Amino acid sequence: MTNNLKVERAIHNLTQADLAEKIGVSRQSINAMEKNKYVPSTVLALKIAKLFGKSVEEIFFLEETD
Amino acid sequence: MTNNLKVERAIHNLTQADLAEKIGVSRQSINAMEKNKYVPSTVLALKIAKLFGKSVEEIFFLEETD
DNA sequence: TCTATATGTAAAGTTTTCTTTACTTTTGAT
DNA sequence: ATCAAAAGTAAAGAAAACTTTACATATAGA
Repeated sequence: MTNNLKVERAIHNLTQADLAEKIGVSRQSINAMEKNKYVPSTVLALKIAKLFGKSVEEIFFLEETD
Repeated sequence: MTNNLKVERAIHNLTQADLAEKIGVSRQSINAMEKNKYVPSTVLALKIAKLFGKSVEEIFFLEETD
């Protein structure tokens, strides 16, 4: 799975720390998500999508390997 | 978080075992998801939404406590 | 009623998510 | 060039996801 987090953060002018605080995770978790180090939970995906005013599918993308 | 899985399965006439097989998890995982025993990963949510032809938001719902 | 299929649940174990702390590197403004 | 903020990364540990096995219950049809 990949994602658009970096772009969405840029659009909304948020740092990793800002986003982390808004959705209630650590900054390192956001960094790891952006770097595709791990797959976030559906609760996090829903929170992020809601914050950015988009659907989960517009931010997180399945890959062949998933 | 809650979800619509049971309804969507009914619409598509799938057993828990069927759904489990289609998205590549154990039947018990599907059962636990339906019973809100745990929060699935975003990959699973995307796969389930795709299978049912709906968005993640139409199947999984944030709650106050999330 | 008997039987098969579907669902619920539990316990133990593995894997992955996510946190905390802490340090390094990059980037941008002055 | 310097300084501060932002991003990258790593390691150890806690918490949660997910598996396997196994058994109990429910449901529906023959």
